Amino acid sequence: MPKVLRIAVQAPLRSLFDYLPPAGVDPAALRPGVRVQVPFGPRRRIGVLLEIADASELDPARLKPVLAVLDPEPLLSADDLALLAWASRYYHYPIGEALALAFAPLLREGQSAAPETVRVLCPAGPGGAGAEALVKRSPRQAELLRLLREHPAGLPPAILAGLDGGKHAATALVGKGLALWREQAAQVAAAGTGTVHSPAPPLALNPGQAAAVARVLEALGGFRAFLLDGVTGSGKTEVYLRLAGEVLARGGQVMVLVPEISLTPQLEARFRARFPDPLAVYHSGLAAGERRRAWLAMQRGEAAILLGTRSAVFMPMRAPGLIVLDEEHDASFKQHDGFRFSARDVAVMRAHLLKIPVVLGSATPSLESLHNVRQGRYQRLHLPERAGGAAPPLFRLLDIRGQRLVEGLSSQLLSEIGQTLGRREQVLLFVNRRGFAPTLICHACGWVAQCGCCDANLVIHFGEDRLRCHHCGHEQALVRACAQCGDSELRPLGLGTERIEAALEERFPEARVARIDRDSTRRKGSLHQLLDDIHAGRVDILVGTQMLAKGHHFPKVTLVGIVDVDGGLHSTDYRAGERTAQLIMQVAGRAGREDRPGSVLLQTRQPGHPLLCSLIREDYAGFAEVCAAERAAAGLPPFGYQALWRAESAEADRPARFLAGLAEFAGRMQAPSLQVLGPVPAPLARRAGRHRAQLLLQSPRRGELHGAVEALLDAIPELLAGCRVQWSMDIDPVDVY
DNA sequence: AGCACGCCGACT
DNA sequence: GTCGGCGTGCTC
Repeated sequence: MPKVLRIAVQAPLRSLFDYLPPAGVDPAALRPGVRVQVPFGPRRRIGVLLEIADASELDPARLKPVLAVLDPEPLLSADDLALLAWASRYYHYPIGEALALAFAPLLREGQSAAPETVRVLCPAGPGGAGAEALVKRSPRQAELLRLLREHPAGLPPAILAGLDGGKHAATALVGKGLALWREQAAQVAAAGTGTVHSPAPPLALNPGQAAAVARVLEALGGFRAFLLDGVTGSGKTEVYLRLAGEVLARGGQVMVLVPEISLTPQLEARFRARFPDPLAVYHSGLAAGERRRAWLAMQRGEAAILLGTRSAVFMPMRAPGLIVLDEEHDASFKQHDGFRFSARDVAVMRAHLLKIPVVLGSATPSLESLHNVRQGRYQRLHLPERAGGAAPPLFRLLDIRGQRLVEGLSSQLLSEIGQTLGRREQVLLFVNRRGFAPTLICHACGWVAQCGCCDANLVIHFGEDRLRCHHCGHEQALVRACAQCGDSELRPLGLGTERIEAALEERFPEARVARIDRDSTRRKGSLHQLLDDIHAGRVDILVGTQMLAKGHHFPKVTLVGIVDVDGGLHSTDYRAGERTAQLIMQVAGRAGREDRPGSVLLQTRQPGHPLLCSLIREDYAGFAEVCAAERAAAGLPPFGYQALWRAESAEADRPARFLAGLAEFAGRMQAPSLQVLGPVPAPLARRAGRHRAQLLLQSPRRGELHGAVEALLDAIPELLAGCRVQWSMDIDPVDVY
């Protein structure tokens, strides 16, 4: 009976494809998880073998044989495949594509996973005086021969290349039979040096840290999810390090995930300083070869520690022992195109399948994770104190209603800035918008400079004398006259980092102001330079966007000013409040380290806003409670589940028409709990010349929601007829744009 | 997603 | 007369 290979082909198709085994290959010897190359229509594709079946539902004549089996052994284990199958089902994303994304790019394209080999030069033939005689007249060959005797296992090419005329001498020695070339497997874990001469000693733990470590250690060897909830500076990293040390000592591998590439170097330095074990770093900023090396090092168990961003959550591990995911509230853990998975949720599911603990850390936990704690699914580990005994920052609201503002800054804020500068301490001002001003308006007629291909205003970038669209990349020279009436009195409207920077330079001419946003740090190394200046005290005032909020510590900052909190509280996005609160706490955490207490001033026109008040008076936990109550009342996540359909097209009415068809279909379904909201235009209804709309499905019952999504996906081919749009479906969306 | 096939306008 | 526009359908 001929066997049939069921293969997940790298294509956006939801089913598996049946193939015959390649000629001369015994299907019984094949294991699920190996990569194969298959004929696919007119092309060849890479796929992954998932099942070996006795028969196909298709006409056997239609089955083609697999062209090649690429791996002698599967690169993905049964656990890895189970995780990807789950993710593919949960996010309703084609299994072949999901699997492809689990591989390092080169492996995804079919490159061999065999260890790289290097050619080493080994000693051979007669030793002693006979050999000496043969090289008597060549000092370079004699020198190389001496070196070879010191390295009987072989000279690696690096040493050979460092030798003057090494290549020639080597060839000569081989010719004389005194040496020979040998192919040797290269150490894959080149990313890990594996040498720490004097490991940094563990820091002393405060009682909270000690308790957290103890609780997780008790759970090693089984599944358990923890929420490590501790304010900035409370020493979460030390907890991760202690746990990692324990897992490594037991021969396990540790996966540590962070939301952004820029956060990897600091963490890498701390892990390397503490542990001699080989460490692999994996994120999309690495070269293809480096990613392949890190991936294989982890897969083979040659690396013990993995440090990566969300794309690393699927990496295979030989001996998984612990998963840590830092800054779990961060929206960057959600992939926002293609395979829209949440690395946080996948990490928890992975730990569950692998029966290991997972630790989610944050100073400002997401409402989802707090909800999971309340439901008993996660165990909360609280770190109440700042390590080193630093005092928490003091929050104050500045009521700016009716006040005269100078470029958005109140006199009270300006006076506190002055006092702080007088004490030779640093000030940090947070403005969540780059550029000079978000709008250029004509004073005579009200015309506003707009992007030609987006429903958005052009942002003024005075420094570079340009107008830019922050949505599509369009830019043009700054105009001098109104395009509508020709008047030359054009005025900036609103605030950006550039404008605040200029205002401060004018008001405090002695102070050195540094602006930190995507524009000022575009050049490689410029962020590093700016941070150096700040730490060395060559900067008095820091003005910046959320770039300032993540990962960096500014011990000399004692005053933090948040120029405009109102904007963040009044968005159409129901998550805006949560995000703003997290941002405020993250920015606040930059102030007042060690001996100097910090204060945080928030300018607002709504000093009575309930979310703001709860945040200031009761801290983040109090805020989260108020916010959760609002969500519960509205059935919003985490109290309800959502799937967001997006559609876009160059033609204005197509997206809404397509989504209306979906909505109608959804309305006819037997799903009483399902709410169908929309279609509505996207918040940015036109972007880069494309019209966009969205449809939200919501239900308090996850099962019912997913059933509806599945049925809709099946109906898509009919609904799409004559209505060409580009669409995507997002399970558990975090951004609605 | 690609890539084929297939049926209607402006060009050497 | 063709080159090519993108609408539609398929990939084991």
